[in-house]
Amino acid sequence: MKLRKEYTCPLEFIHDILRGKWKTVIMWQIYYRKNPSLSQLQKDIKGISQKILLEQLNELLEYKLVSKEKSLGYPLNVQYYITNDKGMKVIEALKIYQKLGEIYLDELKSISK
Amino acid sequence: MKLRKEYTCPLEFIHDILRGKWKTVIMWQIYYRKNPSLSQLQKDIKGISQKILLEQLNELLEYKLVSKEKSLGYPLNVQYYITNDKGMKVIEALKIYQKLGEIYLDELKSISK
DNA sequence: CGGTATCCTTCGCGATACTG
DNA sequence: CAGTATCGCGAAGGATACCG
Repeated sequence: MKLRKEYTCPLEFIHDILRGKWKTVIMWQIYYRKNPSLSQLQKDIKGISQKILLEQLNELLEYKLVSKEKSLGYPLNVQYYITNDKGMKVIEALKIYQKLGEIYLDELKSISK
Repeated sequence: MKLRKEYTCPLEFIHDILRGKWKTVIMWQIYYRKNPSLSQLQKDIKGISQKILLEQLNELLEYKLVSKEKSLGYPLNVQYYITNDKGMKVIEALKIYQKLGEIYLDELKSISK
């Protein structure tokens, strides 16, 4: 995700990091599933390819919103974590989005009845 | 912004609405500036064109995150508002983003020293 | 299982000009 | 000042194949 030269406010910076189609869901699933592996994440997130998943995870690692740990030996295993400081701040915001999303979906249901 | 067929979680729905490059800043500025006019918004948001601004505003109106009021007569004047229920929920989330953004920018400053 | 490389497509966004 | 119409580009993201 490209960053720009001029920002109207600091919020814009965070938004540019998280704007992508998948980053918020990825973080949400890491949080919700409690430190899943790569393959676990791919199973949980509908429609994402492994390439894109890794690409997005690496960007999240860059910005220290997510961290990972490899266990030694075979079979290979990796766990992804939400970072306590920055990552969890994002999760707090996503909790609000989640609740709001439920409201929208409830409305859609009662309309289609 | 295109919505998808399958959602992993309700949060994904909200994210898809707000994903665009400008929607979050637009909402932030409406909130911060307290019900600005179209031209006011365009002045405040760096780099946005009027066409894009209107396009994004109309989508926000669709989802009832923002509302507007026209005053009668000339000169034409319109005021944009954040809706109390849904819109303000988003603002709560953006406040968290804003704070987090400040942290990142502070870090950048102290690195460049 | 975790990760990388290549190629291709799409649609979000920008530039620009015009109307009431 | 508020709002609409047209056209084109580029980067985000998808499909697929391959490696340790």
